[in-house]
Amino acid sequence: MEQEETVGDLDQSVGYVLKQVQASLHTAMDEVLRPLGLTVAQYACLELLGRHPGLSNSELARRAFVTRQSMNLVLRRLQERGLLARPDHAIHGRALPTELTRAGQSTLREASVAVRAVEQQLFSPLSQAQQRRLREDLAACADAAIAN
Amino acid sequence: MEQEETVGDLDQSVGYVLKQVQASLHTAMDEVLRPLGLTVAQYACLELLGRHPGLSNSELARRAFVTRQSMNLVLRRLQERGLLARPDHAIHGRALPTELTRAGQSTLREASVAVRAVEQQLFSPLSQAQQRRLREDLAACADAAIAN
DNA sequence: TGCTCCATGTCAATATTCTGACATACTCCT
DNA sequence: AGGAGTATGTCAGAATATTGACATGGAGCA
Repeated sequence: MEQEETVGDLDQSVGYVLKQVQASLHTAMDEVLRPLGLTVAQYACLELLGRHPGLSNSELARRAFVTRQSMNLVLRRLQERGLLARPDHAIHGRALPTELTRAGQSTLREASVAVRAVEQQLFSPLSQAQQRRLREDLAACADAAIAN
Repeated sequence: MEQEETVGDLDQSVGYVLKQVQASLHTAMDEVLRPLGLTVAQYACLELLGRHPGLSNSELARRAFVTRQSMNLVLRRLQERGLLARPDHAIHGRALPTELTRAGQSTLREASVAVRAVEQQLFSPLSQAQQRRLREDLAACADAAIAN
């Protein structure tokens, strides 16, 4: 339809390529999570809780890169489905530490396997060493951005 | 608040770090684009049109990683603001080739400078060679994902 | 103690995006 | 010529996320 530009293309921009890969990952994750009845956001929440039991809503939101309000909805729906549990009132401050139920842990295990396969597939063009280097380079940028 | 885990952390996942950097980039872009009255999606649209004049709505949507319907709204608002122009009826098929107006080109130039600076800042922890390598590695994954 | 400042959870309203659907226009193939 | 298949633009509804706001609980400090 359009002639392929050889120069001045957006592929020259690291940001654009980054977005491209991230979009591919999101789509692929959505496809494998849908059969499990999970959205990507819900999976992210479960995965975070699996690795860091007791995280509060706000903390989950930060680590999943959404607002507190969005994460709040995610938590409610997961709680309705019995995948996680929250205390009725806070012990210390206002934070309500959340934990996975047995059902939640089970669902997470399934989802985690599927997502890991998707990720492995997406980054398969790179060798293990290259993947590690990629992860470290990205982590360096992320750390610097936080410090900013 | 929580003790820092040394192992089994999500930072071991390339996908998570990828999302982290992408979120940082999106936030930073939003901050510099807001004073110009642009959203990230609107900027992406302008940038694409600047590099590929005459792209259709559907084509823009694909390259910006959103649906046709979402891009349609973006185009309308930008057209209302006089930043771009679309023919009233299609010449060939149904596709309406879009082009930037003078005002659109001007706005794009401002935005482009700002975004370029943001990107440069974000990836500053990496050397030029490392940035090029990062871009190539990501591009390899993206190409493989498309071929899928 | 009293005051300020900050973090958290949550409500309401708005904005954005996606899903599903439909008509139109072209291409390809028979 | 005609029919299947595909791509595009667009409408309507639902799902999702965000912004703005408020009350509560705790930490830090004079």
